[in-house]
Amino acid sequence: MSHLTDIKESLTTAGLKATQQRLVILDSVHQMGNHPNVEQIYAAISDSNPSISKATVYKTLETFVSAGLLSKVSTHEGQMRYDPRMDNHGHINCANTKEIIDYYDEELNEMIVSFFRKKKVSNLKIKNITLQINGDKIDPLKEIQIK
Amino acid sequence: MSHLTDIKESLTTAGLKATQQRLVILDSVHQMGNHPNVEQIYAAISDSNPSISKATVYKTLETFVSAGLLSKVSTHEGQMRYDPRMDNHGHINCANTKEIIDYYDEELNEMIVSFFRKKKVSNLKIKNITLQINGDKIDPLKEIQIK
DNA sequence: CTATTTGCAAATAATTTGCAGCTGG
DNA sequence: CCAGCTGCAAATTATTTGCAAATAG
Repeated sequence: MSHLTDIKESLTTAGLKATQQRLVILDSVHQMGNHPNVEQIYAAISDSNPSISKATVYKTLETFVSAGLLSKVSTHEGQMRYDPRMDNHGHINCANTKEIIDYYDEELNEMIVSFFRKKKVSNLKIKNITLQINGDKIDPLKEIQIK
Repeated sequence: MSHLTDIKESLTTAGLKATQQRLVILDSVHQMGNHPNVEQIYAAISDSNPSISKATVYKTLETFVSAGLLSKVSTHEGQMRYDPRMDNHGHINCANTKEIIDYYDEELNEMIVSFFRKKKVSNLKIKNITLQINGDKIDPLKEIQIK
C-alpha cells in the first residue's frame, strides 16, 4: 500500500472528499517536512500540477487544519507555516535561518503534562501545550543536536 | 518620578532617541497590557496623538523589539502582537476569545530551564524558551485560573 | 445527481518602502 | 548642526472572497 493510499485514507477518514488537489497538497506537506509556508507548498506542487491555484492551496490547508490533519505554526516573522505532525511536540525557532525544527523529548513532555495535571485549571479547555525554543543557529549549515 | 520618566530612561538606556512618538507608543503598550496588535496600539494613541502615522507605529515597534524593549508574540491567527514583559514567561492562547494571557510559574520555569541546562545543545544559541498553552476559554466573560 | 470543491480575478488586510522634511541631543 | 526619526503615499505581500464551472461519491 503506497503512501498515497494512506493519504487518501486519512482524507476520507476525516470526512473530506479525496480530490486530486487535496491528495497532492497533503502529500507535499508530508514530503517536505520543513514546516513550509503557503508559497513553498505552492511552488513545490506547481511544476507537476500547474492548474492548482494558490487560492486552492490556501483553502485546502485551512480545511486540513480544521479537520485535524495538519497543524498551523506561526513564527516570529508572522507568516503561517504548516506541520504534518499532530502530536504534542515543541519547536526550535531559529531566528537567523528561519528554520522551524521539531523537538520532542519524552521525559520533558511527561514533566510538563504531569505538571498541568496537578494544577487546578479553571475556565480553560486546554487543547495542547507546546514549547518554543527561540534562538539562533550558530553554523547555519550544520544540524542542531540536543541530547 | 513618573512612569513616563521611566519610559524615557529605558529609551535612552537602550540607545534610542526619546522622541515624543516613541514615548507615547512604548507607554501605551505598557498601559494596555493585553498583548495588543499594531491596529490596537494605533487606535489607542490616535485620539490624543492624531499626527502619529501608522507607519511610524510599525517602525517604532520593530525598533523596540530589536532594542530589547518589547517582545513579539505571534498567535495561531498569524498577526503580530507586542508584549512589554521581557522575562521568560509563557502564554495562554485562547482560540475562541483571541486573548493572549501571560503565564508564569516559578517551579515550572525552573524545571524547564534545568532540563535544558542538563542537555548538550550544540549549534544553537538559545535566546529564550517559552511555553504556549493553547485552548479555549469556557466562559469568555470569566477569568482563567491556574493554581 | 448534487453538495462540495476548485480556479480565477478582484478585494481586502497587513506590512514595508522611498524619500523629503523635521527634531532631539 | 546633522544623524536619525517621522509622515505620507505608494508599493508589496499575504490572505480572503464571490461566483461560475468542475467533480467526487
